[in-house]
Amino acid sequence: VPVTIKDIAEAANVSHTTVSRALQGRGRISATTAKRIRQIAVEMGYTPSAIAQSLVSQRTRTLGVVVTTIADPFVISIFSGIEDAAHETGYSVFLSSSHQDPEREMAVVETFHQRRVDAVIVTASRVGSLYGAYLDRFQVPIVLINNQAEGEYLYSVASNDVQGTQLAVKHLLGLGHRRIAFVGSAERPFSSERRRQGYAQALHQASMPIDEELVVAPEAPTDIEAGRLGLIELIPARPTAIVAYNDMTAVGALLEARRQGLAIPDQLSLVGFDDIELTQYVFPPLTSVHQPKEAMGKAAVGQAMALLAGQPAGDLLFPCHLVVRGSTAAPSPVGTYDPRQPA
Amino acid sequence: VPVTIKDIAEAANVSHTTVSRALQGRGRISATTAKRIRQIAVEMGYTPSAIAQSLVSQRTRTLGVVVTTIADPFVISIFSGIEDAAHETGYSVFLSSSHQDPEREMAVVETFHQRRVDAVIVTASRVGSLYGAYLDRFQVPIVLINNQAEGEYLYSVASNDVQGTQLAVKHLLGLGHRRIAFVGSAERPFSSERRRQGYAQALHQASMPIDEELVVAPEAPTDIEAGRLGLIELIPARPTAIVAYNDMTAVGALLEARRQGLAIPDQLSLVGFDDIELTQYVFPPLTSVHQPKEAMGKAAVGQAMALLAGQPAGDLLFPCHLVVRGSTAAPSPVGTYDPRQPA
DNA sequence: CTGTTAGCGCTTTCAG
DNA sequence: CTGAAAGCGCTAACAG
Repeated sequence: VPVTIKDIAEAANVSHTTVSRALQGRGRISATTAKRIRQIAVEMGYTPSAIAQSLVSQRTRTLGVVVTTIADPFVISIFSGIEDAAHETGYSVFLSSSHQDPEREMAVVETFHQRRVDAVIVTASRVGSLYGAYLDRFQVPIVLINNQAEGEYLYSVASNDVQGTQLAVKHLLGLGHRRIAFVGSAERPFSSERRRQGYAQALHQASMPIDEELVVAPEAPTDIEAGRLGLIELIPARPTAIVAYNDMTAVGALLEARRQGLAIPDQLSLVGFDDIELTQYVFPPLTSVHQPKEAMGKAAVGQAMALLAGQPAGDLLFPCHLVVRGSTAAPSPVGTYDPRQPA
Repeated sequence: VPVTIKDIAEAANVSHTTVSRALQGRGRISATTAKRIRQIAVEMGYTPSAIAQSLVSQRTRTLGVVVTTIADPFVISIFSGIEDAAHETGYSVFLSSSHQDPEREMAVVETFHQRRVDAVIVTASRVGSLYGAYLDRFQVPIVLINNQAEGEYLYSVASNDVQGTQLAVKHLLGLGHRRIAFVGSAERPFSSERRRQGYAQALHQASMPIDEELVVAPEAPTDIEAGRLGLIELIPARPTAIVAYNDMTAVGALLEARRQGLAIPDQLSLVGFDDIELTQYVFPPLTSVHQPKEAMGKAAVGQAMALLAGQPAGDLLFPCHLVVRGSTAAPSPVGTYDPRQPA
């Protein structure tokens, strides 16, 4: 049973109010007794109860973070930024995964509500608008990362998918590629669509037609698998380069390419998205569109704090930049290349 | 401002006590009024305050998890197991990283104490025994993962480092290797030492001498870097195989080997530890000692729950098994191999 | 400068 | 079966 301010009060022969004041350092109190009380508190091994404090202050200094799955490296970096920023502000953070299950996602948010978190941060939600109905009751700021939605309490932090993908495509065009494919994500229709748009716009700006055969978005349980399937599906269309929804998808394509005896980047260039650590460990290292993940996590906390302080907070959009590694190169000379008959 | 049971009481023309009873479903109360009250509660959008409940029940149904860094894939899997198990039990979990900083680790534990978490789970702590002094005040079960320490409130869940490393060494011996090296971790002296022991014992059982030149534990900021340095340091001793502290270390060695033009597994076999997902994405895929990470996370929660229920909980040790992939093979014929002069 | 009183939202005796 | 009262640990008026 932990020591309470009452225990201290008794030991110090004062009222528990005085103890409270001494411990907070605020309020009129003589420096001497304050010091004496603090001394006693330490001796007795007192640790204040955040629970009790929360009950009166009506704030828990607590954040709830919902992610689809913590196994996603992108999500980890985001969370890392969130946790750091939260720690600096004296906040603690609950982490729960929804496992792609909208029901569980709502359940998690409900739990957070019960625990009276001061704000909720959601990454890669698939429900988005579902929150709407919820918010009338749960009047707490919710900031969405890389996922937009409408709502009074909804704010977002995102990276510029369109611009990022344009970077990737322009890089490939610059290398001389003309048959550039896009592998999207069926699991994340919104961001996938934005990235597809970036892809389309970059081609358009280069006055290149869009070959629908070169655009796929396979259904698959994992991104790796989606990448594998994507590559297989694309082979008949003979792309010389692939822009993948994200790095894991690109790695899936990479693994499948190896299986098929397709050399990367000699016969096929590959660009990922996110710039996760893994890009440096695969072979060849993966060219990727960098998102400032930690910064986005921090920004999400910043948004939340601003809102809690009554300040307005708009939607934040972070620019991406390209990191060129070994998976992209000029296409092999015209006529030489046929993925179905690797050199 | 959220709805309280008082609000409901008023709306239902009963006392707040009755509302409480109706909502809990326990205690003598007429089925009709109970139903009526629950109805009203839903209409009013009531969500119980876990804060208030905790204050009276003296339990928060909350777990605190401390990790060194969330960027470690091993840690992620552990946490994943923890979160799943916690969710099933109706617990929420705080996650904080210590960033290898003992002071911050203590600060985090202190925060958890303030928040009155019911139990704490720590992975990869470097301080361990430091907790001792703390526990007199913070009388809450602490379960350590892969890290042992003494103490009344301390329990542990671990995988069998010794047995796991033996598996790795025996595999290599079976392939015909005679010069097997070990790259430990300077950052985690305890588990590193246990794995070194497994290495030594396996060699001993095969009546092989231990060449101290083949045992290193480089100081490095990251495991990847440690792996790189380890390989460099080992080259003069001409190992034909390396057992690495963990998978990231093995990948570091793999990358450095590639830089040096050393073919894996032809000129050098490599075994990792942990069996993280990444092992499947590098080339060649990494042979690794598998730890049941999710299960260990779940077990840690199980330990905590048992303790909270007043049941005794011992220390748990999980066996490992070997997963053979492409990074291990028979050594090249005697005399042919010289890492300094790659073929 | 310090103590008394009240109350945060909820559960739990104890009467009625 | 229901209500009144007390209290979980703490803070915040408001008096003294």
